[in-house]
Amino acid sequence: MLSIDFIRDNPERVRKALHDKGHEDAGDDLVGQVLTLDEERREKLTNLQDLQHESNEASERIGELMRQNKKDEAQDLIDRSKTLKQRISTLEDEADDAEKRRDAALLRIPNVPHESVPVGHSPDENETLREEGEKPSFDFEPQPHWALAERHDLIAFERGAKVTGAGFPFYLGKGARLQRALVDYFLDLADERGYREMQPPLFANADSARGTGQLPDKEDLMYEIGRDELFPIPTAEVPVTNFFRDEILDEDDLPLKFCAYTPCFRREAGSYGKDVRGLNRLHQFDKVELVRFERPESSYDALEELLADAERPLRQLGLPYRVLLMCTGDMGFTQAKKYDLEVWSAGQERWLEVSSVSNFTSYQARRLNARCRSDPESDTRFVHTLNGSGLALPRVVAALIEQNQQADGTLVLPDALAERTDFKRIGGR
RNA sequence: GGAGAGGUGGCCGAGCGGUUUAAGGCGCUCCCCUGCUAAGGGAGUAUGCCCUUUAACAGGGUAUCGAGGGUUCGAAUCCCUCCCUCUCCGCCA
Repeated sequence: MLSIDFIRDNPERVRKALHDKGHEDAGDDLVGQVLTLDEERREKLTNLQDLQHESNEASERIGELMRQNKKDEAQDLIDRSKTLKQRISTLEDEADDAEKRRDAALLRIPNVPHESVPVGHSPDENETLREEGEKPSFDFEPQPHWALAERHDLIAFERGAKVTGAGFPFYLGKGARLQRALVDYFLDLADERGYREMQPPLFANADSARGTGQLPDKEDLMYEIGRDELFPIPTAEVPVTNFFRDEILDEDDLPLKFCAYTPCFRREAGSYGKDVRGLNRLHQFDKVELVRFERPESSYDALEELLADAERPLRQLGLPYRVLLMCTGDMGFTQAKKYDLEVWSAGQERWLEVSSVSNFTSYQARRLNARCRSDPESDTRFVHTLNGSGLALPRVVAALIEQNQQADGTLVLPDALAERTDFKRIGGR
């Protein structure tokens, strides 16, 4: 969430952010509501604290009188304290209520986009910054990955659907081996760039989901184990970013960089058609995630570095891709700036998102209560959090096998990968 | 899953209804003393929020002793619920 001080000082900027991100509720002025509720809260609080002060002094005095055995005088004060106490209790409830309502409204205000972010309301208004690599051309009709996967018995979609449901495939033989090699490869690349490997829990509690912003607004994204109030993670971002929840970090230790391989679980309600064909959109998929904790002043430099780190595996695998700068309307609630990496799917002739690289500035950190400070004397401030996929596997697998298909239907892996599998070729001899 | 013990400031650790505005120690910061080193002396050392004030500082108040609720004029201390940690037993990859 945003700082209430920031909203107090910059109401118009926040209103603009709300508008640009398309989170305006028709007609009602969320910023105005927050400010009003905030004033209400502060008034009640001041009032309450005055009474608490009075009550504390009375109690202290009573203690004194009791020690001196002046019971009668004490009794008078006790009677007065009792009435005071009732007023305190009422005011407490009111102040509490005002704070809850303020915070509820505050949670509905999105992060403010960075000034370099283009204003726009549809995906068409995202900026394509560059295209890297050459799209392949074939002297035969290239097949989509699901056809190739079936032909070489790499993935069992139907059986997955039988066992769990659509979007939960089995990977088999060289298909499974390929995925394992990719995970290993991506982690090694991240390690080379100074990201410390982490194996996080695959379930997170509600506090954690709130911390990174999956709750309350993206509730439908996650599966839920109601019985234990846990959520299978939709991305490693959730557990990894929550690692430092409620902690104060030493700024000398920043930046802190982590990478984590995890399966990810997403309900993906409402998707259909070509979007969900084959590996395009799954309910369970593997991903290597990069997460960074940064000083506020360096988070945008870190974002550029993170982008480069996310691009590296695509380059090395020789996959054509493009870099998009997301416009205000197409970026998430919690993000201040976001790039998407899209890989070229040669069999489907379309771009597939494989990474999303974002700076959340202090927005997540404030929810997480993750702070930092330069030395014990100075004030604390909220760290800046960033994350990016490096990378999500299924679409990379799809692009890989489509791009590397041969006229005879066999698949030839790029050398970088073949070093890690014990084969270079799938199919044929 | 069963039985027991326990969660106190950066760390250790006392406190078990009102001389606690959380003892004492360690660590850390600043100052003094000292030719250097060692030792010694003094002061300070949590976080959020509210108010006053400011260019910055600062001051006052309030809440927080795992979390939430209750008893009381007053709770770290008593009661209830939950969470977590440790020990022993059982089960298990």
